[in-house]
Amino acid sequence: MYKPIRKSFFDVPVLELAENLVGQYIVHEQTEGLLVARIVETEAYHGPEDRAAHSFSNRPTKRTEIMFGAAGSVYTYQMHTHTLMNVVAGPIGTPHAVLIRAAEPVEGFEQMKENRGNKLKMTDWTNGPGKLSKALDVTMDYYGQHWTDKPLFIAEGPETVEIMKGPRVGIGNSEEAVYYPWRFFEKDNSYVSKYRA
DNA sequence: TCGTAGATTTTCT
DNA sequence: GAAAATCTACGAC
Repeated sequence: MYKPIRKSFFDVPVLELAENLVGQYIVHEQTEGLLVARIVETEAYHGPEDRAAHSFSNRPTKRTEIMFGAAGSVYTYQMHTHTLMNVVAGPIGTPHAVLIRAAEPVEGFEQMKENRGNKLKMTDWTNGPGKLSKALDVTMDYYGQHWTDKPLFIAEGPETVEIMKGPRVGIGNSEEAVYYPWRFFEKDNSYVSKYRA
């Protein structure tokens, strides 16, 4: 059985949290059954010092205000037609967050397959931020909830994994920030999104 | 298999 | 009106 992780798990610097999140489980309880995926890829967003973050040199807005909230809050964000999942980090008032980029399906295969479409390869279900939230059926409804609250929570994974790090992906013209090695992913896992530096 | 362009919606200027 | 922490289709090799 899956249990929400201890709250103090989120009470660390954002870079540390991003690294610690790799290997943990995302659990989504639904009436149809359990959806579980193991996180294999994350990216840290370092608020005011990070040109790529939504919160860079901006006051809180409707979109980003939850980033200034308590560590462990759920920050969902819509990009084009897709939803992205984030974990808020840092104490209240510091806009840090970790983007969950990819995960490996653990339970609820039938449900995920249905959410993503029957014809796709299994590795295409969750190997990207937008795909992942669609496979797990995560929507803006969870904006502002906490990652230890059901039905959507993070559970501690049983295994320790080998973690690699590298430059982030998909942030375009953010000048020097593009090269910060703030992306963490599990070594040799085929569910890590295919983009490489 | 790889690279490029278009999609489509919310938020901000 | 423009841009965005992306995905998918489609044409070239």
